[in-house]
Amino acid sequence: MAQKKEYLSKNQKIVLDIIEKSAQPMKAYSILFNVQKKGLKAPPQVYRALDKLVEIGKIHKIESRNAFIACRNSACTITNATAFSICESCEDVKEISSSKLSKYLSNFQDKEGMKYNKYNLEFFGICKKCK
Amino acid sequence: MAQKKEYLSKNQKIVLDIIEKSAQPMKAYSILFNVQKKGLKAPPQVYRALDKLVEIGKIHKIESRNAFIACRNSACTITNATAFSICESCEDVKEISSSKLSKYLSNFQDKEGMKYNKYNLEFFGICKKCK
DNA sequence: TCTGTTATTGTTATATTATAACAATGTAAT
DNA sequence: ATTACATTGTTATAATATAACAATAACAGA
Ligand SMILES: [Zn+2]
Ligand SMILES: [Zn+2]
Ligand SMILES: [Zn+2]
Ligand SMILES: [Zn+2]
Repeated sequence: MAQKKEYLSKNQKIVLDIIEKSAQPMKAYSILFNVQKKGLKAPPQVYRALDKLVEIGKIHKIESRNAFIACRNSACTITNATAFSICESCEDVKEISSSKLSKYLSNFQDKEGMKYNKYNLEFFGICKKCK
Repeated sequence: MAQKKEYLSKNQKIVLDIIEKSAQPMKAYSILFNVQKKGLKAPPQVYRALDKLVEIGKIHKIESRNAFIACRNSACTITNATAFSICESCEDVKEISSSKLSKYLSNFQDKEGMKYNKYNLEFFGICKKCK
């Protein structure tokens, strides 16, 4: 099983730190604005950190929102099986950790019997607060 | 059940036509380049058509690729339950139409019992050709 | 320690994707 | 003809992401 990297570089720590402090997904340029006081001045510094953090599964990209959220799913050791619930009203995003769901999707075969080593699922609805 | 719109505007037809002729997802600016001979000269003309075509379910956006593909799934009457298989080697994309899968996901409830009216699922792997 | 190798960083510029804003025209019901 | 609404054309700009290259740091083996 792939492990999450223990030691992060300076910039990776800075970027991860700000994402972990946010309850909600953060956009790259919002992250950039927030880390400028820490010395990260240009987009590539942020995007490189983001790329690495996604790669090692510390954060995930919410593709439909072009935003990044910290992984808080202990069962999600690497970024190959992700599922999220997204409120279309308040944009609240939560990572879904359902072993039933992940088993179902990891074992899914298409008509030609092809299996997949990776998936990303985004559910949309209206959350309790917004109802 | 929501119906697919029958009559499209001129620009919507032009954009849909080029997407339907492509076996693969097309990017917005590639579409723009291809429809310039038809008189669509600026991004908003393409993006407006794309927005409408997505809304009525004639095409879908592949979020992880920022690209658009024609819907060829007759069971997919509207853009609220989509699943795709994506080859990470050749970027081949196919819409998955599995009633089992769509039933499973449409009925999925999270830990708080919340159900969702919409989902988008992207599977990644290596297709037969690329193996 | 020295040295080669790789990861990381800093920096500038640019590419790619998408929308705002507003005037003009077309379409269809009353 | 008048109204309402959708669509179009157009210019400019916002938002997201990467290329390219020089400099520095981290680290393992000789
Ligand atoms: Zn996770
Ligand atoms: Zn909400
Ligand atoms: Zn479809
Ligand atoms: Zn392939």
